[in-house]
Amino acid sequence: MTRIQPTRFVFQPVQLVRPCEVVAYRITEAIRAGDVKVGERLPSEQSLSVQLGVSRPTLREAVKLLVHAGVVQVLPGSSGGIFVTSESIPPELCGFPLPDLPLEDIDSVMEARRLFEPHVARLAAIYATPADFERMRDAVRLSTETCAKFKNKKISDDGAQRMTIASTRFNIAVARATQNSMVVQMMEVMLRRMEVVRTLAVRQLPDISQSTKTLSDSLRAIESGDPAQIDAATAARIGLLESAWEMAAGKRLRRRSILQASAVAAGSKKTSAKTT
Amino acid sequence: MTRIQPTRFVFQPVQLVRPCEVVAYRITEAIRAGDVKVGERLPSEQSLSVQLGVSRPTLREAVKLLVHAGVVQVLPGSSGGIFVTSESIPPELCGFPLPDLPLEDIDSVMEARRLFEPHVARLAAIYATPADFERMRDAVRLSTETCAKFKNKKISDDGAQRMTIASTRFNIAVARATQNSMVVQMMEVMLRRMEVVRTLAVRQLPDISQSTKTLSDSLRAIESGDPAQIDAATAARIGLLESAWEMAAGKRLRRRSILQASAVAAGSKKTSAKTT
DNA sequence: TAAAATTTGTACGTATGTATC
DNA sequence: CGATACATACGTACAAATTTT
Repeated sequence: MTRIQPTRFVFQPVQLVRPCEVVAYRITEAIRAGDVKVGERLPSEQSLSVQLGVSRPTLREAVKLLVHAGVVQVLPGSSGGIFVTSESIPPELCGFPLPDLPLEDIDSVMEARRLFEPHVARLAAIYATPADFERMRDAVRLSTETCAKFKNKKISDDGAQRMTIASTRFNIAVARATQNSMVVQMMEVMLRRMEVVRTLAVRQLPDISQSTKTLSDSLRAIESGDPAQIDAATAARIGLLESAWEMAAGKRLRRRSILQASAVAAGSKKTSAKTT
Repeated sequence: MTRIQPTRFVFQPVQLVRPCEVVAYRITEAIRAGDVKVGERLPSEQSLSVQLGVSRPTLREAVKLLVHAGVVQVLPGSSGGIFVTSESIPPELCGFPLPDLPLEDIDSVMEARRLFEPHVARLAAIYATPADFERMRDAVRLSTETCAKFKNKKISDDGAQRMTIASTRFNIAVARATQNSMVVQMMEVMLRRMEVVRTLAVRQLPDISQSTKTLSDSLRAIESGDPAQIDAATAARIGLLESAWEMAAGKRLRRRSILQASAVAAGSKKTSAKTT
């Protein structure tokens, strides 16, 4: 009898996550989304550990990670607690729940973004509540203010980070506006991967006010509810980051042109297909 | 001095995952995708533990989970090994890497699917390799054969499972055809959530051959490369599951009509917008 | 018939991290 | 906040089973 050959399939290594890392990640999610701002205080250790369903030592371990990353500060005493000191999250705290993807091919993330984000924005326009619009405006405001501060000066590290935060926060706000938890989860995964690109790319922009403009244009488009406007504004916003990334990386995104071309072709073909 | 109020934001409990659970999940992924078929043997424990980057005891723990779930069978000896015994994965093994989402609102998943899947299919049409098409054909074949077996009979439990497996496998094949790991990961998340719906819904179909037809139509559309055809076929495929689910659940999906209406409106507006 | 090779099965010591008090 | 107890995963080594040579 011939020996049954084992499968030629190869598995990718698993990435293990410790509870305290998951907890730290969850807290950074809230900070990234702008749910807690710089200077504000998080709930007490007691309260947090209950909310997150872990023991207090585990939560303390998580906080230690955040302190070490410079994201929060812990003060003792009766009016003390865990205070947010920075809204930019170091990449070390971003890589946990999404293994499997080689960091090199940022192409996949960019392409996926171009594929999904316009439709997320369209859906957001349908379901956004006043609170959602307020979050979006908040993000745009942050971007505008940061931009004004560096009007005629070179952008500083801190300024670049703020611009990144504003963009990320805007994206999260849009995703949440869909009122669809599945969509939010998927966008979260993509945004984490994009953050690194963002900080690297924003320094390459000849004029950071462009970034602010794409944000406010997107906001106006979503408020208008017109799909064509939304698509155009979203495409412009994505395109800006892509260009900046290409300059920073010194090479073109492999698939950028193909996807854009197909999108255009599909648009014109859609209406003419039946006539042939 | 007034006390700084802690944030009113509430955190969701974290869900801890053990390494053996992650490993078990990863193996089921390969089975679900059809990389290993029933009766075939997986690599040896030694090889698997190296590939997956875990110790052999941990891998054995994972295998134990799979054996208990009836997915694999372990035989000792020189020609022994880990053999696949079933291609339908119990839901217990499906829920690990995706916490946070209440199982009830299947609406979110369906809506997200309708939002993303057509564009994934379009991209697949651009990048699919012969191997990808072979995987798709494989899935269609399974569906066709199962369908033929229950030509004039009522569908059995086993038959319903096979139809589910075929649909899932087709979807994974399409996602992989995009050659975009980000897209694959996102689709994986969605498909896991959909599986439960699939098995429940497929029994409600008055004629299961409809399901097979939507698959082969989608395959033909992707082979043709015509975006309009792809959109139509994908919409039909999604629509069938949605209808079946509505019958099974006894209520309409909340947002189904809204999303479809907006998609149509956007399609017609897109081409006429610039002419005004 | 017997020995060799391959693969699963079992066990122990260590280290790390989490939970309880 | 600290200390102790417990659970879990790892690495290694060896034993048992079965087929091939």
